[in-house]
Amino acid sequence: MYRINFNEFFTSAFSVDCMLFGYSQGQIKALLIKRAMEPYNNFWAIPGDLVYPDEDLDEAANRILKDLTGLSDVGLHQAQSFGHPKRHPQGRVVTVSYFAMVRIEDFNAKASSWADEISWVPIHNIPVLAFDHNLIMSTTIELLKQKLRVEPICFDMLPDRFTLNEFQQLYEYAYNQPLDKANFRKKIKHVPLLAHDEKQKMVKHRPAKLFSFAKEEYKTKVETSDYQFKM
Amino acid sequence: MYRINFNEFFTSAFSVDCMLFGYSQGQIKALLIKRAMEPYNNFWAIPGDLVYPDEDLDEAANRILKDLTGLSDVGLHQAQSFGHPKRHPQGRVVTVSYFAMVRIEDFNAKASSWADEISWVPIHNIPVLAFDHNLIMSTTIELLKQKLRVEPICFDMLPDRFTLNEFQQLYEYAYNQPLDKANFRKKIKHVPLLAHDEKQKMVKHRPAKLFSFAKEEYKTKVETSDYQFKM
DNA sequence: TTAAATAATTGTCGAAAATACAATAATTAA
DNA sequence: TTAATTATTGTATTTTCGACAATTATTTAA
Repeated sequence: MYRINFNEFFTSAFSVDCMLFGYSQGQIKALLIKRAMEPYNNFWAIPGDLVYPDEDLDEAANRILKDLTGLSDVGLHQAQSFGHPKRHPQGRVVTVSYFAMVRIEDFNAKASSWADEISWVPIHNIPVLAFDHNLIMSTTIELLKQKLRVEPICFDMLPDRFTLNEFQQLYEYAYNQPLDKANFRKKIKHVPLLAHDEKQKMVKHRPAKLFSFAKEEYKTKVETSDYQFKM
Repeated sequence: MYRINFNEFFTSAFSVDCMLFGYSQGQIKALLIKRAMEPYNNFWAIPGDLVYPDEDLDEAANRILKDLTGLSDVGLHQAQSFGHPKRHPQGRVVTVSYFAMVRIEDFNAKASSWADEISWVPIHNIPVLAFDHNLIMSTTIELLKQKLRVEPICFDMLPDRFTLNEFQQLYEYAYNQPLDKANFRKKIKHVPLLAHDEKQKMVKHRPAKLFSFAKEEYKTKVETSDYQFKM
């Protein structure tokens, strides 16, 4: 390999697209930005940026996330790479897509340097996007759904303290089908949750108990037994 | 985004690493090549090549596969991308790893233009490799194992006609644990297999029936019912 | 204060799947 | 013909899944 003049290959750039998913009002949503420059001016798009010459991919994804939301220490997952030669009108740009889960209520995304506008859009209602971002988005959403089945990433979207109904409704939205309440509770019997004394407030019916995910307990459980998260 | 001088970013190259997995003598094996040039001369490595300027990633992976094995129309799966700035000593090269399953007996890999030597190595005994190929390999093997659980890709490694024991032993090797013969057969009751009249020959014991995977039947089953392959 | 309404929570039962283990049948080699 | 080996089938027990019913706790409106 590398039989041909080496230098003619070093003419490409790569970018990282960083999808954020959150959960509010019973819907899983993705963060979109409205582009404020050409190409695709005024189109909705996935936040992303070129990777610096001496930057690792994960590093770039974290930088973009930090710039956009102020958050660091968020679990980033690499999804897929897209490299159609004509996908970017200004040159050869291969993009690597990442995604992360955040609590929508917990932060204000800074649109400033990125776009005029940002918006949380339900993943079942994604509009037409810039570049090949619809392909990237739909591919990544499928991956997200798959990971929701086998990894406890839903808790990164749910509020720190949540009701079992909120937990259930998240999966109902993801799978796009109603689930039986009683059976759902049986299914999650093995998921390490911490029950709080605290209850829902300001609701006009019997308030539900609040739970949070016992992350440490989960880790040791995975390591010591052959438990596997499964929904 | 793209706030900085656009052109200084177009100084990178892309490569595609193409892992081949096969199954023989009760072991899942990966194809390695022995490099015949610097850097990492004489190291074992994953077959790969730079991506041409006007080539899509999938296209490049298919080209490499064809060059190396003569095979086309093989199901290629994108695994992950690796982009540490120093991973390649001769410049910034981001690599996208792919993998595919083949029947080891069915072809002779052409080492000629690629390397002095090629070798099928059991995935549980991978030696020290060139570049960051050990990282790529182990990451991809994990992904392979996961996909074996939920997609019928094992049949791309098994011979066209196989015994149920061969089928079972593949999973025993992948999961690294023995499985109960009777229970295994119950578990695969729903996998669409075609039973042949033909039997094993040249064995010094009762010959086993031969089966093959009913691909078309599988497809319609997935489309029409909510069946999911699961091991 | 009380009843109606709403939602949380728990329980039951049969069907299906997973697990452990045993028994039987077919074939080869000596 | 028999011992050895392996394929194949069966049984019984436990665990999980799915549909549905019953009960309990709390709020709001009368």
